[in-house]
Amino acid sequence: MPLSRQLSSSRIRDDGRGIPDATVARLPIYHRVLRSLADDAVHTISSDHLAQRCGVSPAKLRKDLSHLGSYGTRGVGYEVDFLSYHISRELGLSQPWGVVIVGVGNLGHALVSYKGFASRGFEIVGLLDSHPDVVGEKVCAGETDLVVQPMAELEKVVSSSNASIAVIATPADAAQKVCDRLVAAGVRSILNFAPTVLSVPVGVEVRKVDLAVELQILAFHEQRRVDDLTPLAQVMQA
Amino acid sequence: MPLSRQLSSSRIRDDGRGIPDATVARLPIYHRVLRSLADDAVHTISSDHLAQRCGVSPAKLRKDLSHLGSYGTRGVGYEVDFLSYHISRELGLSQPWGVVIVGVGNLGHALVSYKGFASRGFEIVGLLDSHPDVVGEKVCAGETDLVVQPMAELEKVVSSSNASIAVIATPADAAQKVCDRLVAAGVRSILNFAPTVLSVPVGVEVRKVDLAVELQILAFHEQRRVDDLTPLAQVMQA
DNA sequence: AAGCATTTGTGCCTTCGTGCACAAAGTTGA
DNA sequence: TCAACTTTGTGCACGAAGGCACAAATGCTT
Ligand SMILES: NC(=O)c1ccc[n+]([C@@H]2O[C@H](COP(=O)([O-])OP(=O)(O)OC[C@H]3O[C@@H](n4cnc5c(N)ncnc54)[C@H](O)[C@@H]3O)[C@@H](O)[C@H]2O)c1
Ligand SMILES: NC(=O)c1ccc[n+]([C@@H]2O[C@H](COP(=O)([O-])OP(=O)(O)OC[C@H]3O[C@@H](n4cnc5c(N)ncnc54)[C@H](O)[C@@H]3O)[C@@H](O)[C@H]2O)c1
Repeated sequence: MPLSRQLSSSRIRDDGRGIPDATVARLPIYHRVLRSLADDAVHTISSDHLAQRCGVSPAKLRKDLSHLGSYGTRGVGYEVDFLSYHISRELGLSQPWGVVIVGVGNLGHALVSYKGFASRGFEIVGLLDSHPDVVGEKVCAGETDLVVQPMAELEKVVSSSNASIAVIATPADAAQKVCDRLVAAGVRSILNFAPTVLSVPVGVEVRKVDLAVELQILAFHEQRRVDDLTPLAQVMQA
Repeated sequence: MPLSRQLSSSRIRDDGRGIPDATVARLPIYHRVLRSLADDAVHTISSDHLAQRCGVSPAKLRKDLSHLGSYGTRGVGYEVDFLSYHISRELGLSQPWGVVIVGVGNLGHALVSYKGFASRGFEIVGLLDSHPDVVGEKVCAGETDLVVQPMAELEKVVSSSNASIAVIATPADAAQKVCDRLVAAGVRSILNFAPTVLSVPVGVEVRKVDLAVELQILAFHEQRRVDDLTPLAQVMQA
């Protein structure tokens, strides 16, 4: 039955696999809040309370968690450490991931000094830039210091550090070429800060962070608020 | 017929107002690509070509644009300047928006020096920080220089500059209090970089940018790729 | 002027995501 | 042991979003 193979496989596995994208995007939030609760010595929490701290509805939270398995106790709630462990396991945070940053300008420097990476299981293992002034600079990244490497070293850095995630923080016009070289070097996950649409072959995932886009979305709703009030004022004047 | 009221209302208004969130999130991309095309002296483009440059499907692009009105010409395509103007108008970019940044640390400095804000109709009109070493610092922001103000000046800066958008780039544990003060000062749109869930009253919109979350989503898919291969290797060994 | 080629705008269908409501399951207390 | 209470996990219904396919509309050529 080759047709049903994809759908059937193992039911236990299916539970773990078919996690909706919307749920995956929220799991890191749940994980962060749970870790924070554990620091405050909270051992157990109900879906209602956890949902409130995460800014989601209780029903959505429970449905999200149900995709991972039945890790709650009815009548009680969820054990913080237990649930936190299973989420981190599902997200792949039980092992540290190596990250390479290409483009160590204003934004790149901020990223390197960011402590939120290491605390969530990511380790910056390589810095690359093309500008002579930046290459060779020693940058403090968490515990160890890193030296910015020239672009010629890209393939070597990626393969020797076994990094599978790359961050692009170069100007927009350089991003596609950098992306191509990263993909050729074996990187399959890219976080792109340059305001450009990157084309990649299938099997490579690109996520983008575009601050200007975020502001423009805010501006849209801001203007809509203004427009909604304007007709009222016009009516009042008439 | 109270049931059909929501659906009917005014068709003309509905066209302008009921733009789906997913569409609004893509309009800035279309706008950026159109501006780039205009710079290259392209006057007309079809939905197929524009969609390819924007990384979306042609059907999605056409449906998105149809929410703004009928600005295309059948058999020809879209006039670049004309469409660009209508998108910028819909996004509220015809007028410049003032932006206040709270927290001028590593990330805050990078944001101030970012040229992508001014070029898209946003102007940084205020910088605020609580640390004595940072307050008073002169920072080069676009054309004009800005001086970092102490937190006591927050309300004054917001009201005098008439800023309606604020960016929070403080540590996580300070974000909620900063947020409360911004809202009290009249800010209704907030872009939050601190890894915390902010609670705001209704009518205030918060968008968050969490780099660690983005990396964790990438890590999830990365691990899923590894897990999908593992059973195969086990089968081959057996 | 008329037909051909091209491209838009949209109706329809499928898939995905969300919220409600409740039965099932477990705890607590008597 | 049993009943009352709490909370999870999920079935269902609804709305949002995406993709396909095609009729309508426009330009171009003859
Ligand atoms: N600074 C921000 O706050 C901010 C905000 C949003 C988006 N961005 C985007 O992030 C990117 C980086 O921003 P930034 O402010 O750090 O710019 P930047 O100019 O300060 O830094 C860019 C760095 O990339 C390097 N570089 C240039 N070409 C390269 C190449 N071909 N290969 C490798 N390295 C190269 C430069 O030497 C420089 O060090 C830009 O695309 C920008 O649009 C920045
Ligand atoms: N640096 C990054 O790349 C990065 C990435 C993702 C998220 N973040 C988040 O962005 C925020 C800022 O990051 P950063 O690297 O710039 O940190 P930072 O420590 O360099 O800067 C924080 C700034 O906020 C100021 N501040 C502290 N408390 C304040 C208060 N109560 N009111 C006003 N200002 C206050 C500090 O004086 C400092 O200047 C953090 O929440 C961080 O988690 C940063």
